[in-house]
Amino acid sequence: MTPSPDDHLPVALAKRARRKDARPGELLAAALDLFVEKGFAATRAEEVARRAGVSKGTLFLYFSSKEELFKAVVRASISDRFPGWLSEIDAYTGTAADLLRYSMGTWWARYGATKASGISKLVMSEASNFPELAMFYQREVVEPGRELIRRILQRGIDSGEFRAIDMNYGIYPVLAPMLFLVMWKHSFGGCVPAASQIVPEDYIRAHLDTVLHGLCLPADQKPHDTRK
Amino acid sequence: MTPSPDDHLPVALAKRARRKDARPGELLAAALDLFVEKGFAATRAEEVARRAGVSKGTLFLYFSSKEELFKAVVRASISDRFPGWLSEIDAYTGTAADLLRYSMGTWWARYGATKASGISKLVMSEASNFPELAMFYQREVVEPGRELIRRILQRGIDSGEFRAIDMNYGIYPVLAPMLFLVMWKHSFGGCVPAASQIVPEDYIRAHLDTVLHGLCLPADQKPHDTRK
DNA sequence: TATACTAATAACCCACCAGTCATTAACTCG
DNA sequence: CGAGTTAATGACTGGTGGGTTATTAGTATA
Repeated sequence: MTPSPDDHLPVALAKRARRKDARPGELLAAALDLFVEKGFAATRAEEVARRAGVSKGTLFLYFSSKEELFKAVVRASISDRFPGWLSEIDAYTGTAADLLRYSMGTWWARYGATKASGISKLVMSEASNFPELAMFYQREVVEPGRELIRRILQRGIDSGEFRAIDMNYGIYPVLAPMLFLVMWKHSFGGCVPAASQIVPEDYIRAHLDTVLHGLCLPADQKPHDTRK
Repeated sequence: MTPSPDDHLPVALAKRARRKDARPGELLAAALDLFVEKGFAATRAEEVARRAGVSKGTLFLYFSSKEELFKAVVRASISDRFPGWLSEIDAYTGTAADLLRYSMGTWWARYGATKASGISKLVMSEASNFPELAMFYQREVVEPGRELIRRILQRGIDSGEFRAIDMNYGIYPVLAPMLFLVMWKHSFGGCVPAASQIVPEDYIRAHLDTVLHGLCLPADQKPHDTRK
């Protein structure tokens, strides 16, 4: 038999080397890859270990269970990044509309387009089968995320740029299409006829355009009713 | 041991009764329940059979595999309903904005709020693990769905009510938040602090409001810049 | 009541997998 | 260099689940 096809791993390091410091990071990287690729339930602990160049036993030496491994991945690839985003928003000078455009654009570039966004998709996908993980994610990611959007909108309202929308539900028309884009990319994104592909930049442009200005023509530009 | 807790099944029919006509429908109903509740991969064929009051062997007598069973569920609970929706939209008389409001409202009431919407969530969740099912769903549901939204928007543009947005990407700001709501309901919906609960009616109201009118104040109502 | 047909069953096969543990061997330090 | 420490291993366990098949038993007909 030919050598198994998933042997092109980042290995070639001495077998059984003792590298206590490097293991956790390597395991987290491998786990992120595989969780994103196959989901939580469908990812095999053995496979994570192999991709990190260790045996399954070693994985459980560093993480007490698959769930703990997952939580560590979430912390490393999302939670830890919120403080930076928050201070960037607070430091921004410019109109709220521009801040919104800027935030959506960079959020996509730095998160949505990367592997890390697969975690968001995964959690929404499997939350109901793993309530514990769902609550963890809710606490660590969803709440901080909501707060981010709230700040942007509040700024626009305070400055008189935006209408005084309800803060509880006003965030969703902004947030939902971005998360939907992430879902799409990680679900149908791979296996869809070319005609149905979504180009993220075009999608985000249409999203921002609609959210900022709406579908309806401004009253003063509205032509007389031309329906037959 | 106490009788296993999932014994409260809709059974009590004679054992081994021969009911060739009734079986497929009962199996589909059981499968819909379980697929929605636990996802495709996590649903056990044996469990579907038991809930339908038959043995696993019988399930495979009527559906050649788990995937075929799933396709049949999709056809029965979604595909078959498009023609009705389409003709309802075409028959609607009124403004495009009203049609949009009406469509989103009834779509939620008749689909989003029902078990059937769990299928949409499930497919987005597991598409990447079952490419065959993803393509099937794309063909049977996604494309028809897009067409529905396109018609509504096109009507508004033709009547001069809506801005002449791009038909490829203009559908998403309308569609995405609705699908996101479905995803939410079936993922975090069950296990989330009360404070973060989403009330569908309020969510949809905010969505329609934003999509139709945008966040920005109309130019003529915009106050002078009041930022300090 | 006897015979033929087939719906329904349950035991079975085989492959898979999270997590454990006794064993091995790499490194350290005296 | 040799003994002690512990990082790393891989065989093992107990359990699961899709799909198959030989067998059982309803039903219809004459």
